[in-house]
Amino acid sequence: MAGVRAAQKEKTRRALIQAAMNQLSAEHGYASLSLREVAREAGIAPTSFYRHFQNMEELGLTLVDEGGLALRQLLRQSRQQIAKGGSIIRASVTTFMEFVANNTAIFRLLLQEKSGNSREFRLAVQREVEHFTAELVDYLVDEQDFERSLAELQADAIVRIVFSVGADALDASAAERHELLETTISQVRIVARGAAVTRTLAKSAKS
Amino acid sequence: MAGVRAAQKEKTRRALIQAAMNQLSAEHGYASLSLREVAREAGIAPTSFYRHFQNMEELGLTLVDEGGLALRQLLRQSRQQIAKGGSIIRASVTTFMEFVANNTAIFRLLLQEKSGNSREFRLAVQREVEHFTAELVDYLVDEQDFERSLAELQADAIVRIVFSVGADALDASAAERHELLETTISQVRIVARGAAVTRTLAKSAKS
DNA sequence: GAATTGCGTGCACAAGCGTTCACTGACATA
DNA sequence: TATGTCAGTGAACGCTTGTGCACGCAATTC
Repeated sequence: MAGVRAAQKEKTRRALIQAAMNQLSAEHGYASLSLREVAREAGIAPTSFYRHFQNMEELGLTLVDEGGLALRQLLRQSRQQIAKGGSIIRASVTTFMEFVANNTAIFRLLLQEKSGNSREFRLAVQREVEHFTAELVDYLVDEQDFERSLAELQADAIVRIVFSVGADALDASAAERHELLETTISQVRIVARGAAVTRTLAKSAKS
Repeated sequence: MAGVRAAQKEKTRRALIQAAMNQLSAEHGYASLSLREVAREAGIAPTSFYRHFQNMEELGLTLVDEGGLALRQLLRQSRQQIAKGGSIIRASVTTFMEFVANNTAIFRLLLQEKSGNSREFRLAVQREVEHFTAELVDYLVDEQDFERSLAELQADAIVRIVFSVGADALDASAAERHELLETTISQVRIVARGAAVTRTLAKSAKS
């Protein structure tokens, strides 16, 4: 039966992905990542790299996909926990900040490639952020009865703020991160209040 | 008298800076900028580079400084528009978007190095953004009578949103940019409304 | 007019890069 | 058991990179 071979290949593939992750840091970004170094860290010959990815770009896009997926799963999870009561805003922002703290390398990659030099990368990251926003829009429409257009404005603003804070959190100490967290929660609440007011304004204009 | 020699040196220095700017584009960022290519574009031998900068990093920091200068010019310009009346929000956001459209290379550099791989670069950009926020805080305190703490929350949120939109505007067509502009104005108004509500909430809690 | 300074140069080097190629040998298939 | 597939290999290629060095030559200083 097939299996031993395929399993080994997958294992090497994971090793490459992991090696790339390890080499990403605050000082050493994806742009300055070399095929040879990644292969060396993964414990294979440089030429073997091509058995798994056509390019470094293909590896990079895989990293972006996996990062986005992990982030979304985490937030969905945290929103489910919230179903049983508590502040959705606090829970979501907290979860997000924890993700940033625990997955620094991935988040930094997403952030850098968001305004990076490969159009394909930029689009990939943008897609992840849009997924992210879309889930928040759905929540606002379904659970809070917002009009879709206003929900989109609100969600987009919130996501922009939160991602921007995430960027600052990368360089921050634990204490600073906690302060950022509280600040951000207040800011998201301001946006939520603003949207609520805007809704009542729109309603009274209609009648 | 001295002068001819120094003038020539300054001219070459400008040529290097300009060459570096020219090489910055959507596809080719600072990280993948090579000393030899910059020297080639500036029309000098690679080794002559060292007569002007010790490193590529030193050149890069010079670029960031110049970018920050341009950004501050934007601020001044924006303040002038406000002085002659009209919607402060619309005027500010419009001015910002125009800056992004007209200084693409510089804004992209600031954006990339904001979450880039050199700590020194990151701090330099962060300083520029903080200038930007501080101006807005002062406006909110002086002209709109906000408490300083609430003004800071509000200004920080607005700047985060606007910079994030600026990033998206880099890739956008003129039509898309216009749509982004209107969206952003709505979002900033939502934040402003939210802050206003928050202020009255705080006041009623006091009494 | 002679001496000094310093920008720009051409050559050279070692190191690193991505990628090609023909290959080996363990696993899969029939 | 014979045959085919394919992940991994090591040598070799043509490049580009940053940087050291000694030098020329024009502007400056004395």
